[in-house]
Parts: sequence; structure tokens; C-alpha cells
Amino acid sequence: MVRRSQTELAVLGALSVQPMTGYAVREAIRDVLGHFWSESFGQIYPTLAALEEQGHVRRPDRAAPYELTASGQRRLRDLLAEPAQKTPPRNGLMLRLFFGRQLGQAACRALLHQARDDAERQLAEYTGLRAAVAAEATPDTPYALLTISAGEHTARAALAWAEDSLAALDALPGDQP
Amino acid sequence: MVRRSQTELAVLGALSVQPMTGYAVREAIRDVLGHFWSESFGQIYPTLAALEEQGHVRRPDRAAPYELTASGQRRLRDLLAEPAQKTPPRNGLMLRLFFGRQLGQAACRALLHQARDDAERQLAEYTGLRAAVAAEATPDTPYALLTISAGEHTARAALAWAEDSLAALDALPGDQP
DNA sequence: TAACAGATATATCTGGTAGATAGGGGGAGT
DNA sequence: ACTCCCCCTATCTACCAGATATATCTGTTA
Repeated sequence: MVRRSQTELAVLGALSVQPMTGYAVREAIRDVLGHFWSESFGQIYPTLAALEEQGHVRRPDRAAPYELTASGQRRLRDLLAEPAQKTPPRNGLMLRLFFGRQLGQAACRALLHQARDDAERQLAEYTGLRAAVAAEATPDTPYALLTISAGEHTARAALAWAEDSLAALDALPGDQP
Repeated sequence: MVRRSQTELAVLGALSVQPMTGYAVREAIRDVLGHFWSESFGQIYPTLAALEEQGHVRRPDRAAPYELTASGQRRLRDLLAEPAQKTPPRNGLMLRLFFGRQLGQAACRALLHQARDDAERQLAEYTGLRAAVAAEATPDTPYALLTISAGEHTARAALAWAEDSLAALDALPGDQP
């Protein structure tokens, strides 16, 4: 199976909202899609160049922002319809907890405390984000709320897991804090 | 900041359980850490060669499995103590749902159905895994159960989110199925 | 016994990807 | 004029996944 570049879809999607420079594409992806997607300059600029060569994206002049062409709009729809390829898991926290006996019980507790705090902070972020997005009702709003809801569910799950796990570690025989 | 190879930690961790060939390392990572970690041959073989050169890993002869040396054991502990670097998010499902209006409501519903089924299947997997791991009690078992619990929490959250989202889409004005 | 299938094992290549780095240009304040 | 500080465009290195090539070993079937 051929590996497909996922950057193309994200860049076309960003430009479907409004014309932007490469820099602004990166900002938009970080600020708007940041909780489930990320792109780096090293990907964005070559992708924009390739898209321009294929006519999916255009710049009135060298200094103007990139804008989607009709063919780019079509390309976006095609890519959206392709099945989402899932990225292989790589969770450094779990890797450390799995070898927790060798890391030590105290260090594991510290990791879990951090995970709990992270989840709490994230949950608060999503709550604020939900309010901001819900405030301005557009045809796209319901779909954006779907992705925010996913973040909330995930953060709440992480929070509950961290609490459970701290309790489980406390019940373990061994050096208590 | 220097980027650290995360493969090194995973390979040393696998070899800390028992001596293995490169092929077996890959199998162990897939079968035991598979729900939160993955490695490819393209990473494992060069990493093993580098670890051997640094003396962290040894092979009695060319055909024997790799085994951890004392310095490798130390290296493993050092890497475990390093803070886990989180991988940037890249969720193709969310990317598609975010641009759901352009994808179409029916296609979004199909994606959510698939997500719900995936979550259900995963949850069943974790339940089976928990039973298998809990059956044999070793000093490492409680830590393995922590990572399984994380999977269960995440899968349950994904399930609930998919149900919620399907309901939200149904409540949306537009082409109903 | 020969042929075959399938698992084990090692290695390499291509191309996607992250993160660091470098530097040009323009506006704001001093 | 000077010099920050953004905005903006790149480029490079290292990391990484997945496909592929190749060879050996083992058990099964003809």
C-alpha cells in the first residue's frame, strides 16, 4: 500500500476557509485544529509548492496569500472521502508505566499526578473552546463541536484513569510516599 | 533541543524481559505493547546494531539472541526516568469530521458508525487482555494492568462520544438517512 | 523423498514527518 | 537611524513506518 501524505488534506482544508500565506496556514492548523492535528513548516511549504504546480492552489502574485482553485476544491473533497489512515500508537507515558517496577513506584506516582493535571487543564481548555465556537453559529459549527466533544470525552477519561491508577498504586504493597 | 530516539527505550525494555532476536523484539512489542506502542524493522535493526556497538546489548555468537548487559540495564533505567515526549496529534477521523459539511452528512454518519464499532471491538479486546494478564500474578502485573485500564477508559470514552455524535447529527436539520 | 506453505529472521530503501535553524522584510518604539 | 519583534519563507537533519528482498527452517502433503 502506498503511504499517502496527510499534509495535503490539512493544507487544502485550511485554505478552504480563506486564502492564507504558508505561515498563516500553520497558525490556523495550530490554533483551530491543534487539539487533533499538527503540521510543521517543513511539510507545509513543499506541499504548497506542489499544490501550486498541480493547479490546486494559486497566488495572484508572489506576495499574495495562497487561495484554493476549483480543482483544489475538488481535490479536497476527494481526499476527505478517502478512508482515514490511523497513525500507529506511540505513548511514552504508557511505555514508562509498563516498565514501572524498574522505574520505581514513586516516579510512577509522579507521572500519574502529571497526567491528571494535564487532563484537568485540557478539560478546562475544551470547555472554553466549546463556548467560543458555540457563540458564532455557522453551518460548520456542529461539526467543529463534534471534534471538541471528542476532546472532552478523552480528557475526562484520562482524568478518571489517572485517579483510578493513583488509587491502585496506593493499594500496592511497597514504599509508600 | 536534541530529539531522542524513542526506539532505544522500547527495544531495551523488551530485552529486559528476556534475550531475543530482532524479529522477536518486534513480535513482543506488537503483541505485548501493541495497544500503546509500535516499532518497525526499519527502526529495530539499526537500533540493535547501535546498542551492540555501545555495549548495552550483546550476542554470544552471530546466531544467538541479543541480551541486555549491565550497562544496558543502567541505560534502560536512565531512559525510563527521562520525561516522556508526547507525539504531536494526528487524527484523520477528526480532520474529516471537522470539514464534515464538505464531506456530507451521510459520510460523517458512516465514519461515526465505524468509530463506534471500532471502540466496541477494542473494549472487548481489552477485557480479554485484562483477564489474561491478571491470571498470572508477577511483580510487573499491576503496572501492565495500569496500561490496560487506560485502554479501557479510552475505548469507553470513544464509544460514548460516537453515540453522542450520532445523536447530534440526527438532530441536525438536513438530509436524514 | 520431493515439493510446498508458512513461520522465522535479517536487512535495506523510499518517502512521510517533526523540529531546529537561518534569514529577509517591515512596523513600532527609542 | 537603530533595534527589537513579529511575520514570512525556506532548508536540513534525524526520526520513523511500511514495503520489499532474501534466505533459512520446519512441518505437511503428495
